[in-house]
Amino acid sequence: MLTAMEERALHERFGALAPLSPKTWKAIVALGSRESLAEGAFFSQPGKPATRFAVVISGLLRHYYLDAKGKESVKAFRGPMELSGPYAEIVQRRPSRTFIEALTDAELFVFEVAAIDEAAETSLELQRLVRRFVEVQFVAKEQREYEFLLLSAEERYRQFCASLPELVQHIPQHQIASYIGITPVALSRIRARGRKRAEKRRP
Amino acid sequence: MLTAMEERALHERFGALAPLSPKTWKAIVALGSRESLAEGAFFSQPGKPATRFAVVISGLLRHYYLDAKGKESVKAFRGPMELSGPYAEIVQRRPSRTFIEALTDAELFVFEVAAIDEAAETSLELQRLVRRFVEVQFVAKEQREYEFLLLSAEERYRQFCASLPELVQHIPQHQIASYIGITPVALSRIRARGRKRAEKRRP
DNA sequence: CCTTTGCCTTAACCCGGGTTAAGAACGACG
DNA sequence: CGTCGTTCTTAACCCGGGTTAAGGCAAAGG
Repeated sequence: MLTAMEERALHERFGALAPLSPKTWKAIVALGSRESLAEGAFFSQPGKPATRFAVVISGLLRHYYLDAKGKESVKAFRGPMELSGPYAEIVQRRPSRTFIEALTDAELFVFEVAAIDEAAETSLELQRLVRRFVEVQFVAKEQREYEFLLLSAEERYRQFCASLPELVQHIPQHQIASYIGITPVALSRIRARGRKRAEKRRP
Repeated sequence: MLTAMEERALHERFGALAPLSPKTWKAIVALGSRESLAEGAFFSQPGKPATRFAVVISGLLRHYYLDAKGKESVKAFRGPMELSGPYAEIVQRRPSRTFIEALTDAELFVFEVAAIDEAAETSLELQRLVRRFVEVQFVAKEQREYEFLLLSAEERYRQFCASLPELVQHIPQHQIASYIGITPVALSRIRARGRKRAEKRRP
């Protein structure tokens, strides 16, 4: 199912998180399945059971909430070799409350949580790998907490541009605004301020 | 070192997260050490190596950042049977960037990360337990992200009161304000609004 | 006892971001 | 080609929260 190149890329990614014997790696490959997701399609939707997660092989995904008034709030963008899935809900064994949408056509390597958990009951290496994945997620969320607590909207925008420079051009601004917790109008103003300052320095 | 009662309480807490054989439990008890922290003392300080975490046996801790202008930003309050420590920095193998301060005299059960990691290399049960702890941390941070993205300051305050009703009375309000990402003045106004509304309903 | 210190509140003023609305630029599609 | 969505921008107005400052209150310490 996976091309040799894809398998190599995944192996490198997983191996960077935790040492993996060839045997464990084979087991992981056997547990996952490659799936395509067309642009605009959903990997997770609120109300549906949260039983699967995936590693992105290619493409770009967006995680977001949708509140009662119809406002979208973007939790994350996930690109190649990153983990995607309603992980908090999986852990809590609750239905998903988040949309995960493909912003571009995407290829995923999908795992059933139940299968991974079962295999991890007898594989310390796998258990450790999952732990590392969760740690990576945790660090990302704590960084986000840091930004909400300490930075202004403008600083959060700069941080975003600095941390995902390739993506900034391709993601619609209202989604970036939502990610940093402001409205599209406010982001437009922030960008205008930035442009004004730039041309002041070099008129 | 631990009283029988403390050990039972810890055992119950750990066992609720993941099944633990008596052998694993003995190993865990042997790895940790009970430490007292006087009110106002620190379990973690920025710049110091992040090599230890702890389970709170009794007392109340506060995790916070301190920025260049001297502003404190509270990340978390942690009470009995909760995990404390600069976990993001531990995972990243970086020096701590967070203060962890005892708000009351506290008893901790402290672990050296290196010792836990080493033991977890040969214990699937321990590896799994650590994973569960990280998952709990992750879910908490994601909940916090949800609140920053979707709720107003007033709603965050209500949520805080609802989720930690016993603590609200005992924690200084400027620390609560910092936790929900506003100033003490703003929190005072929010509380005043609440009082006004309450006496309108029953004058 | 009085002073100090920390905590909370109130008020006045300011500013960043929310809201609403209108328009420009662009691509998709009939 | 025109029309319709979508995205982005700009402007006007409003409001929540930031800032600063002053005062009240209670506990701590001389």
